[in-house]
Amino acid sequence: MPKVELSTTFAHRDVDSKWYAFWDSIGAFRADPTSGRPPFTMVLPPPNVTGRLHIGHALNQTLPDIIARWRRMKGDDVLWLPGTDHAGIATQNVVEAQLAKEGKSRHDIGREAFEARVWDWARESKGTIIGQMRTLGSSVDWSRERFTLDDDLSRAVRRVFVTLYREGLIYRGKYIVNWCPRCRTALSDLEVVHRETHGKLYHVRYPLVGREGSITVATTRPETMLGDTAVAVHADDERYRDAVGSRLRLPLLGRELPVVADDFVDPEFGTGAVKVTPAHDPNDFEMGKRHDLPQVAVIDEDGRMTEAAGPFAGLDRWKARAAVVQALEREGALEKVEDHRHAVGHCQRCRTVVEPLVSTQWFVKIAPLAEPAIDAVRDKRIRFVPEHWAKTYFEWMTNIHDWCISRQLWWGHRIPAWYCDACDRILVEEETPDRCACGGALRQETDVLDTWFSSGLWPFSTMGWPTPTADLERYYPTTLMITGLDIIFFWVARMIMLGLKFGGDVPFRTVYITSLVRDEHGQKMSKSKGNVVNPLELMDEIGADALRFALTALASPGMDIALSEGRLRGSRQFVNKIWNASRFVLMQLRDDEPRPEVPERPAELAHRWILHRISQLSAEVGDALDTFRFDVAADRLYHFFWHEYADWYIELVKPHVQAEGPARETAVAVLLEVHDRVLRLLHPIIPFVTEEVWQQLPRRPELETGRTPGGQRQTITLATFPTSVPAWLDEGAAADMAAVQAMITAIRTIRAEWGVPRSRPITVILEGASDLARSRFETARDDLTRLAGVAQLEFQDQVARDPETVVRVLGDVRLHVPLAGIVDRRAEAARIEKALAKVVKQQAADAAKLANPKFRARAAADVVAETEARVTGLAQQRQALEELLEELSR
RNA sequence: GGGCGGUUAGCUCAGUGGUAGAGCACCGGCUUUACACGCCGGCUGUCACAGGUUCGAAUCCUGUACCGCCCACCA
Repeated sequence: MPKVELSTTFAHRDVDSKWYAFWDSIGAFRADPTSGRPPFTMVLPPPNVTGRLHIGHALNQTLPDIIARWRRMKGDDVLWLPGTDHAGIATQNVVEAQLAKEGKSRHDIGREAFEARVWDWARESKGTIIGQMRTLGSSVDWSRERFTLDDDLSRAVRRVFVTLYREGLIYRGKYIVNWCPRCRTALSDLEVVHRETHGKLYHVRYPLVGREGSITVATTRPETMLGDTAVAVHADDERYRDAVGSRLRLPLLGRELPVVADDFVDPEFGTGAVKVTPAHDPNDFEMGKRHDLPQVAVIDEDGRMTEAAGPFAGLDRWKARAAVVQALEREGALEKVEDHRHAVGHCQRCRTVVEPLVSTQWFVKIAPLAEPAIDAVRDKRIRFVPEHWAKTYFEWMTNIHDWCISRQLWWGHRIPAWYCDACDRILVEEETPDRCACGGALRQETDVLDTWFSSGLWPFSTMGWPTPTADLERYYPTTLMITGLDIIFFWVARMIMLGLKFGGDVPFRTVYITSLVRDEHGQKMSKSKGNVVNPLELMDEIGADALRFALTALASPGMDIALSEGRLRGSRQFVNKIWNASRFVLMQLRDDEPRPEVPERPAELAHRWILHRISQLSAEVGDALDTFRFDVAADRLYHFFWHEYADWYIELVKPHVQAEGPARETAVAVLLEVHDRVLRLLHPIIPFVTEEVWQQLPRRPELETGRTPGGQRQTITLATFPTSVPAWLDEGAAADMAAVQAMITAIRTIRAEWGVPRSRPITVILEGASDLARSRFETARDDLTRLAGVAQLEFQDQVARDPETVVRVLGDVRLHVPLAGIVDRRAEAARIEKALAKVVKQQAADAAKLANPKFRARAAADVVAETEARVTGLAQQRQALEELLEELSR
């Protein structure tokens, strides 16, 4: 009488949200500083409040969730802290785009109203993100959720800013910066993305003043010539040696420029002479400083030409380029134009071509912060996984420039600096000052900080820093950071620098870098390609468990993930397989039957074998997770569950479980034990279906392990993660089982080859079986009958040859299956020949090895022994096959 | 220009010195009472190329080719 009736497909839509709500309600994911258990901490890379999560987020949440659930089940006090990032420029752009649709700009509604509007959007976006995280099953501690603009996090930002300023590590100054004319803000070097562009190299002739001749310069940006204040050549360049120190006349504007010598100039490139525009090129800016050249800004913050551009004033910079080229041509100053490919900087957020401009901005001095951050990774206080990412990190860290942190935006942390109108003083304070020491009124800086400034503090600002909270004391440094490769520089590097400086220690011990999720052909997902996968839709279709499993199985370290439909389908089918195997187990149970105890050492081979295997598997899965081999953990579980537990164990155990008496009791006990354990092993990866089933398994009181706070219902999410049980390890059972499986498979293969239906019983005669083999197959007699349709099993020392009997060689046993009226001699001979060819080839290879005295002398003893044993076996097989062939061809 | 990764079955990928693997796809057969999102059986490979080390190389070393990613102030 089945205890349960359940659908044959797992109804994730009805089940998943129910369990997340349950876990939430019992506080299963809440960290407990008073627990006395070892702490294990991760902070979630806070998603931007720009909308919804994409498939990359799904991966970056699934992997840490697996770790969090696993460590929790291992008994750690897990804190996985969630939150979101205000994402300054990105979020501001989203809301500006919304306004644009209404025909308005942020200036139309003003700073205050604009900020209010962004707050509304951020709140909505946060709600969406939280919903998605719950759907995915992320086991974060919602009671500690943070947002980078929260009051206490903003206080941390001010504390860090003020401290760095007072130590001279933050400074304000007029330098050349990357400027986005569309966003109308300065950008850091990282926010500029370089793209290969087809451009032109314009050769422009600058006439010498006071004597004959000219110097031709090559430039990709002719419009900037209007701001030239010199021409530079290399000091050793003989072509221009005489010209150094003389003056040139700037075409179009007629200003005079000096010719200077500078080692920066590469005589090999272009004409070997470079126009110098200190106001619009970073190199020229430096060169200008070396030669004390004036800066003439000809492009303004909107990308238009300034008054200094003379007749071109007011033109957009692209129109100005065309106009300048035309004018140069007219004047006869344009010598030639060549095609030229080069990298052009674009704004990361809006793709506008970045304009280098001289502007007053705030900077963080990087060198003093970078040094300890490099050391921390070098001496392994922080470990990168995969390790090779450390190289990338070093590469970047040793070459970075100071960090421009001021942004001319409205959405973000306002820089805590005040300017006095009466004197020149700048006040940098954590709390808003009343007035200047001189009595003058104060104006706060209108700029906000780069969003990554606050993100860099995330591991400790979220725990209450600078207040010395209990959480900070217990959970910092965090144990592990799992994040994407795209933000190693933006975020990881800055967390390390700022964590060491302000957190007093590394922000995390290990940083695991996840790969990019791509489409099934390895293409980057993008809206324009139309290959974007929406994780919410996908989860609705196949369930969160299936998506999680697919991502996990594909998460090979250091490799991008090609997410294919086939994999997703396979993953869904696996979840369904778990569901159906669970249904089977539950259907075997009878009402009010207590869960029996697993005997120390069951007599039945199948039980001993599966206990051996689950024990091995437990160790393997634990090891895999320990080394971040998520793919290995998923693969081992998949293979075990489907191709060992379901395909073999469940099939083998059916008759026992359906019998009566002690055999049934043992079978039910082992079945439940293994099922319980494998569900727990699977739970970190596929939390929902495992909880749904686990809740229905009967439990013995002394095995109750799913501790919950306050003694509520049990939950698998707090049950113990299985480990290897040494008493169950049984290599003998493994060998016996392998032999039985090989026999059953061989017989099934014969049936398939000759089209013998299962309905037709067959006789199997085993020739030459050793005592061991004989006892193995004798014991498995019933299994052979049930799983291979063997009606009669005989053992003989010598079997008379019969052309209507199919013979197969299985190790040292010859397997005879009489199939009168079915066997075709020629087809059979062809099969034997093929098998023989294989054996001959292998035998030859092994024999060659053994014939080599160096092999015997130098190879490991066990390898030699193994080869010898194999070659003996192969010789036997070969002889047997040759005999068969001879008989068949007779 | 510099750095990093990849090249293994039709596709997507495991496999770090000892007889080449998985999933999907494909072929054949199954109304076997957990599952057709299933069961049983099967086919599939110059492990990119060229050298080297080694008794032995997909695996270690050197070089080449191709693909991808990141960084970069040669106008």
